[in-house]
Amino acid sequence: MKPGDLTEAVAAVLAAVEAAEGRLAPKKRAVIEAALLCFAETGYAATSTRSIAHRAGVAEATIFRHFGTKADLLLRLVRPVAARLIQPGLVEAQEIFAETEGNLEAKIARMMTARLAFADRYAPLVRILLQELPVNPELHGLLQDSVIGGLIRFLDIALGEEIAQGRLRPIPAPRFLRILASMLIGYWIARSMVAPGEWDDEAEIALMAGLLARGLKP
Amino acid sequence: MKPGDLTEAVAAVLAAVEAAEGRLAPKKRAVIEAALLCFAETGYAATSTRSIAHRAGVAEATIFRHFGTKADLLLRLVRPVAARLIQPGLVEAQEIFAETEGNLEAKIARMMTARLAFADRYAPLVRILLQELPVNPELHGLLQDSVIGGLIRFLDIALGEEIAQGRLRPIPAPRFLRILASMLIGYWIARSMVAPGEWDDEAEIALMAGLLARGLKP
DNA sequence: CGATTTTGTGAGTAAGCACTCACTATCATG
DNA sequence: CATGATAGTGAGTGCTTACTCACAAAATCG
Repeated sequence: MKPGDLTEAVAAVLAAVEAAEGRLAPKKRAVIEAALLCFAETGYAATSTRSIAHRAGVAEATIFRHFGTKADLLLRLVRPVAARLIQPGLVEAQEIFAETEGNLEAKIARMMTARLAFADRYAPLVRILLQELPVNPELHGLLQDSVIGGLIRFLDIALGEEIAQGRLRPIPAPRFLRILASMLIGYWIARSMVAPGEWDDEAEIALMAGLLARGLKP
Repeated sequence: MKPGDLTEAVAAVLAAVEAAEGRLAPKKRAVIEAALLCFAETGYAATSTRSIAHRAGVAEATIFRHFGTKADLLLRLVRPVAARLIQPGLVEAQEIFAETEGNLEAKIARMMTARLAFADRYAPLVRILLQELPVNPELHGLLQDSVIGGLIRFLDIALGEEIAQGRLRPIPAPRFLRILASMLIGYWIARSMVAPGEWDDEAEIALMAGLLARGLKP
């Protein structure tokens, strides 16, 4: 799924919020949906509650009835998604990494493919995170705790095995993760924000995974 | 120079704007300085003209006397810097690449070192660009024209030579640039925004340059 | 069914926003 | 020194902002 088809992303975010907050009143659902898209398109600070209300077909007061403040609205979108979507998504990536037969390059490539599909599926949310992270320290901590920590713990073990078997030169997991993530996010931004068009995901991933695997051979 | 010491960055931006606009009235200088820092810290949309005026020790009307609108203020900060700083900086990087003796890895490493020092020197501006690029299409075009175009033209030639001499597998310049830039920007963000602290630039650059060079051997 | 809670809103409100304008002070220059 | 241009501002302007509140409709439930 390429970004542009947003219905699945919206549905998934709604499900995540519903799991955190209980059954959602209909207008509350509409607000979540509208806010997600507005924030992704315009950025948090430049989005007015009025425009969210208008897009949701709802009175402005309804937003504040359900979410209290605009800042809370953002957090209550992002937090459940981090907990319900990103973390299990990472577990899935870990399983792929552990189960894939073959060399390190194939493992990395499959992991990247899964992560890229994930970013496409939740494109509006990824966009919001990319935009708000530099100015919103609260999101900082959220990601650090729920995502990076667990991923590094897993990578520590997985990479340790590869190193022990002489297939990988010694490299700390955070460094490995940073470089992999940088390349992947850089590719995602190029493909879906800077120059949308025809991209050959398979070839690009093969290149990046090959770089990592061959470049890190002992 | 690590980010945090901003005096040089401010001075360089002032010089660039002065070159574009002629001698700057004292309060105009103060506005540029304050706006640069405010935008970098809080983001463009979340920064009020009032807060800029306050920080500059200037009446709010002075901002509009000199810059007309808030959007113009941003552009007239960024544009001259792109023209006067980034482009010559790239020429410098190209010279380093062309002149460095030794293998491809050493060339890439020296180029990366220069670009990293550059990003540190103009940290507030880099921060503004990173924050505003996703929501400001005008900056998009600015960067595309003044930076990426020229750099790709140069890389096309430089990489072509390496490929012809059998030191590099065939790779299109945009793809090479994207991967190099992703890793470098990712490192810069990690080091100066996510987890400031002790980082060994030399070792990190050696790792990234080594990855690229070894991973792209024929 | 009656009581209570939940959901939703129109009509505010005070503060903040980008921006204007009439006016003064400063300046270079003929 | 007179003159026109430039630099600077206090006091607004109308509009938008996030947010409140009294009140009504609907759903929930003993």
